[in-house]
Parts: sequence; structure tokens; C-alpha cells
Amino acid sequence: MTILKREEGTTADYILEIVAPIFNRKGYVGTSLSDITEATQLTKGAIYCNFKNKEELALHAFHKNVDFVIHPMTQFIKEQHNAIDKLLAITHFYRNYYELASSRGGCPVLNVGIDAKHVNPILYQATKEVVNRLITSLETIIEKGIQFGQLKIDINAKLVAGNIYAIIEGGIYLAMLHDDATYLHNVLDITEQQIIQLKRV
Amino acid sequence: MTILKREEGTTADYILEIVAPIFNRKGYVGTSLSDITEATQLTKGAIYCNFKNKEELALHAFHKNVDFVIHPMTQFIKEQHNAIDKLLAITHFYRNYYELASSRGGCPVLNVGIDAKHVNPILYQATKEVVNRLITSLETIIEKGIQFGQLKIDINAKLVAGNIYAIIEGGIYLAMLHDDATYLHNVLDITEQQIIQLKRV
DNA sequence: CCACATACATACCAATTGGTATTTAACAGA
DNA sequence: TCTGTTAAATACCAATTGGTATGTATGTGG
Repeated sequence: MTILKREEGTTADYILEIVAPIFNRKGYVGTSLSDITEATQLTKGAIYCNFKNKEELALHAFHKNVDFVIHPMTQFIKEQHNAIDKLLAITHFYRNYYELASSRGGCPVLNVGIDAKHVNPILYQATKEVVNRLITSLETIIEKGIQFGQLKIDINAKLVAGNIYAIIEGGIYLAMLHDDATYLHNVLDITEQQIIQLKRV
Repeated sequence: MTILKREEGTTADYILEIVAPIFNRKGYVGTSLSDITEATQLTKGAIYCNFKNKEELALHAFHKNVDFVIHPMTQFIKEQHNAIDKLLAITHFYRNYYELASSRGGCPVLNVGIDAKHVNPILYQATKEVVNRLITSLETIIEKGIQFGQLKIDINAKLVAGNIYAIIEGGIYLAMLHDDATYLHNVLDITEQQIIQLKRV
């Protein structure tokens, strides 16, 4: 399978694991092949044997970064069984997001969404799709909440979902910029208030 | 003064005017000297005669971009004479922000704050200072509003200022990502509600 | 044990990177 | 009109960029 005496996983996985945070930090153009070979202690031969080119590697790295930060949240959500609790599980999850994400170079959605827009259409498109997925899942939670009589009936699910995501991402931005999680925590407080007001009385 | 037969302004101004949106779009590492010489139709001699190096040029470009989008807002604010109206002038200003900023490559604060963090300490620091200035001015408006009896006395000015800025910036992010200003408009609606609730009863 | 595929290393490529030294042209002041 | 200064063009630099062609070692199926 692989020459290197690593216990588990393929070389491609190994490369991605090391390279993903680098792409997240330095961006697509900012990350060079020499950054990659240096960090992995592999040669270009190994890289191009496992990935078609830099772009494909960056795309995989992006998805790896997204999974790393988002996967725990989906678990949190599944554990709850009504709309309010699911929404609060989200804000609860984001309470620890600064620690989770900053160790890997920040929020990949925020980073790549900004970084790739005028530079790499593939990565840009991938970011849009991830954001759409996230907002849509929020939307679905709200819609089902309305349907099951947990939330007020006059709620615009799409609008509220977008707002929640925007507010949280704004808090993440400020937290990352100033290396201070309280910016995020403060907007989460607001978001939670907003969520509670969605509850059907 | 300058060889080029431009009617007004220095060559440095001319370079900045053309180069600023490019830096905003492609970022610091993503913008090459050849991008710059191509766009300005000048040679590297002209560039390095007017700016010490790429970094200094990028720094000036950043401040030019910030001024371009922020200056109109400060005018708006000055025209109002109580805290609520000043705060609403801000949200009013951001109603047109998508059109204003996207034509120049997006929000420079958001772009450079993300782009430069792990790549260029000078630009990163500059962004933090701009954000601090903006949040502090918000804070001052709120504090004076409390002082003059326009706003509730139990408001945490620093906290509210940070929240408003985070929410707006989050809306800007989504609007830019999806090329859809409504994401921004929706969070501005929320922000305005929040502002009105600050009013002393 | 041999043929072959796989996985990676090595060596190389043209193009581009940011930056500089030199040259040229234009202007201003005397 | 001569002189010094300045702005910009030109030519050049070593280093690095992403990518590829070739070489080599290792494991595997027949």
C-alpha cells in the first residue's frame, strides 16, 4: 500500500492531515508546493502521485477542514429532538468554536470564502455549497419546528436561518481577528435570545 | 512633478487608485508585481520609485480601500445629532454597502483581516487598528447617548458596539459570498430593531 | 523468481516572483 | 544654456513557482 511505515491510513490521508491547516492559514496562492513538501517531509513526486495538482489538493484540504469543524456540530444537533433544542445545540457548539477552529488556522468557510473568491473558482464554488448546506439544514430545523408546533407559525425560516448563520460568522470573524473568543460569545448570547423568541407561546 | 500628462494628482495616487481594488480582490500574495505593472501600464521602475516595496504599496492600498468605503459613513453619522439617529445612520449607510464595496472587490476590512492574518503582519495589524477604530467610534456614540439620556443607562456600550459590528460584517460576508445583498439587508433589519430597543423609555 | 505495477524520489523545466542597478528623459533653477 | 535633480524605463538578478519526465526501490501475483 504505502512505503512509509505509518500504522494506519493512506499517504494521501497523511498529506491532507498535515497540509489542510496550512492551506487554511495561508490560503490557496499563499501555500506553495515547497510549503507542502517541507511540512510533509515528502517530495513532489509523492504529492503529485496522490493528487492531480495543487488545486485538487487544496479542495480536499478544504473539505477536510470543514469536516473537522462541522462534524462535531452535526452530532450535537442529532442528539436533540425538537427545534429549539437543536438550535440551541448549535449555539452551544459554537461556544467552543474559537478554540476548535483557531488551532487549525481559523474558520475554513470564512477563510476560503474570502480568499478564493477572485482567485480560485473551484474553491469558491465549494465554499458556497458548504454554506448553502449549512443554512439549508438550519432552515429545515426551523421549518420542522414550525410544522410540529414548536415554533411560531409566522417565522420566515429561510430568512432566520440566514441571519443566524451571518451573525455567528460575523462573531467568528471578530474573534479570529482579535484572538478573543468573547466577540463570538457575545453574538451567541444574542442569537440564543433570538432563538428563544422563536418558541411558540 | 510627474512626467505623465495626467491632469491632477501624483503618480503615486494614480498607482494606488488602480492597484487598490486589485489588492482587495486578489489579496497580498495573490497580487503580483506584474499584475500591478500591467494594470497601471507602468514599469517596475515607476512603482519602486513611488513605493518602497510591495508591502508598503499594499498597506497604502488597504487604507485607500478603507477610506473609500468608510468615509461616506462618517459623513452620514456627523449629520445626525443624537445617538439613535447616529446608529440608524450607520445601518442606513450599510444598506448600500454591497453595491459600494463589491464594485471594488468586497469589504477591505473583511478581506484583509482574513487574508493577511497568517501572511503579512503589517497588513494584519492595520486591519485590527481599523476595526478597533470603528468599534470604538460606535462605542463612543453609545456612551454619549447614555450620558445625554437618549439611551438606557444599563447598556454595556463596548459589548453592544462589538455585536453590531460583528453582525453587520457577518451579513457582508454572506452577501459577498453569494453575490446577494439581501443577506446583508436582513441582518440590518435585525440590527435596527436592536438599536431601537436601546432607546430610553 | 520473475514480470509488473505501485509509490515515491530525483532531476529538471520554463515561467514568474520581488527587487535592484543602470540608464534615459524631462524638468527646474540659475 | 548649462547643471543638478527627479521620475520613469530598461535590463538584469537570484530565487521560487507549479508541474513533469525519468529513475528507483518495494511489494505482489503468477
